[in-house]
Amino acid sequence: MTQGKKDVEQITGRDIDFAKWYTDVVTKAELIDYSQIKGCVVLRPYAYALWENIQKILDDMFKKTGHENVYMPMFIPESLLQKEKDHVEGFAPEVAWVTLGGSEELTERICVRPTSETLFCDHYKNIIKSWRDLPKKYNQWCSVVRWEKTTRPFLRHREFLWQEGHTIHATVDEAREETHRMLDIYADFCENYLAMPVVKGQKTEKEKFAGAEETYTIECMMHDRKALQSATSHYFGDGFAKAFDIRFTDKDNTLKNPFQTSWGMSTRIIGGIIMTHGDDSGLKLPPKVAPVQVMVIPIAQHKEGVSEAADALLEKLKLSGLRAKTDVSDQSPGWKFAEYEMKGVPLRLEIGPKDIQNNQCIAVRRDTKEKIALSLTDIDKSVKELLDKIQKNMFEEAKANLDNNTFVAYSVEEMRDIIQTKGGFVKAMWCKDLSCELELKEKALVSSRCIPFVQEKLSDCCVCCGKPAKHMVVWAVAY
RNA sequence: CGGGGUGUAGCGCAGUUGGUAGCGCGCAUGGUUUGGGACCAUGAUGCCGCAGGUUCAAGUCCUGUCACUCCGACCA
Repeated sequence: MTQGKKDVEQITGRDIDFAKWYTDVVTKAELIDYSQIKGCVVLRPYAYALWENIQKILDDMFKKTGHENVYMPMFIPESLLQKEKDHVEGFAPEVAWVTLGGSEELTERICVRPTSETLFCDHYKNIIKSWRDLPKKYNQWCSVVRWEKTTRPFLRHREFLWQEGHTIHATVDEAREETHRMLDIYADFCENYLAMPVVKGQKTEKEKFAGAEETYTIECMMHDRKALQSATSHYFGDGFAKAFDIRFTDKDNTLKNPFQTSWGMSTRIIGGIIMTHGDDSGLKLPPKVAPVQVMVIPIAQHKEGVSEAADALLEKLKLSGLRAKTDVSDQSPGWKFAEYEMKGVPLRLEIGPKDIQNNQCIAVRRDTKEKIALSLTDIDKSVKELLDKIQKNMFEEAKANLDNNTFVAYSVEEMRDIIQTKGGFVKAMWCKDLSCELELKEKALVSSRCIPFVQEKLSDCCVCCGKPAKHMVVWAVAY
C-alpha cells in the first residue's frame, strides 16, 4: 500500500513541525472549522462531543462536592467591571466592547464578559445578608470573550467555552479549603480521565490571576515539551467582597466581608489532549472521554452475513454501555482504518468472513497499533479490559514524557541550555524576587509555571541572583 | 502589536515575456471491488481574498486593504 498514503501524508510529521502537525490534526480530524472572525471557530460534532464528555464528568464532580449551576449575563456594564482595580487592569487590554444598541449610541459602554467575577460579586451582594446565606457554591458553563491578538485552535480563542466556579464563604479556612479541593478535582480529572499527568502548585505573584490573592494551577507537559496551564483555582480573600461591598452579619452579630474563590477549565484542555497524546497518525483520545470508544469496521461487508455480524457486535457493545459506532460506507477498509486512527478512536474492531467463521474479531489498539484476536463471546468484557489498558498506557506514556523531560538547573546559563537543547520543565530554586523571574524570562526564555506543592531543596541559593532561595519553582516555555 | 509566509474549484496546488483558467484529491452517477487510505467510465463545481490603478487586454504589473498562518511580546 505505498500509493495509499496520500491523505495520511497530508499530516505534517509531529516531530518535523509540531505547530503545523497540530493545526493539521485539528482540521483533518474534523474537530473544528475556521470561521470568518479570527479566533472564533466552529466546534464540529466530534469536538463538541468530546467537550460534552468532559462537561459531564466535571459537572458531576462539581455536583458531588455541593456546587450548583447558574447562568450569568454575557454583558457587563463598564462601571461594574471597574470596581476591582487589579482585575480591570488585568483584563482591560483584551475586552470586547459593545457601544451601540441598534443604531443608538449607548450611554455606558458594555463589556462582553472576559470572565464573570464582577457579575457574581454583584449578585452575591444582593443575596447575601447573613451567615445563614453562606456558603454559595456556584458554577456556570458558558463562553467568554477575550480579544486576543494571536489565536490558535483550542489553545487561544477569542471566544471559548469553559466553566467558571465562583464560591463565597464565611471564613478564610473554608474558602482556602475550597480553592484546594477544586484544584484536586481538576488534577484528578486530568490524570484519571484525560490521562494527562499534572504538576500541582501555586502561581507566582507575577503569574497569578488579576485580582486574586493566590492562584493555584495544574501544569501539563505537551509532547513538544512545552507547558500547558490546564486549569486554575484562585483564592480571592475578601478583596472582591470589599470592592463590591459584599457583607454579611455573622453569628456574633457583626458585619463582615466574606471570602471568595473561583476556578476554571476551558476548551483549551482539548488542545492539551491533542498535544499530549497525538502522534503521526493523528489524534489519540483517552477512552474515558473519546466520543467513539470502539469503531467496528466490517470487512467485505457485501458478503453473506458480514454486515449482520457487524451490527450484532455493535449492538452488544452499545448494550454494555460502550460508545461504539460502525462505518458501513463503501470506502475501502484501509481508508477506514486510517480515518479512525486519524480521529483517535481508541479501539478498532475488524470483522470479516474469516472472523465470523472463527467466532472472533480483530481488535486494533490505537495507542500501540497492536492487533489482537478477540472471541465474540464476552467481547464486551474483553473490550472494556482493553480500553482500561489503553487508558493506563496513555497515562504512562505521558508520565514518562514528563519525567524524562524534567530537569534541574543551578544557573541561568544551565537553564537556558536545557531549554534550548532539550526543552521541558526545569526545576530551580528561586528567591521570590520579581526581578529574577523577569531575568529568567529574558535570558533563559522561560516563565515560572508554578511553585510545586511537592518541594525539593535543590540548593540554598536562587538560580538567578544567588541570594537565599525561598522555593523550588518549575520553569518552562509555555503555551 | 512587531517580523516572516500564504490567499486561484470543497481541500492541496500549477499557471512562462500580461492574451480571458488548469492538475491531483474530494464530490455526483453507474459498475467492478473490499483483512492497511481500491479501480473504470461519465459528470458538476471558479467575481483568481477585496478595492483602486496601469493597459487594447490583469490570476499575472503597481498601490492600498483584509483574512489566515508561523515566530516573538501579552494572555487561559
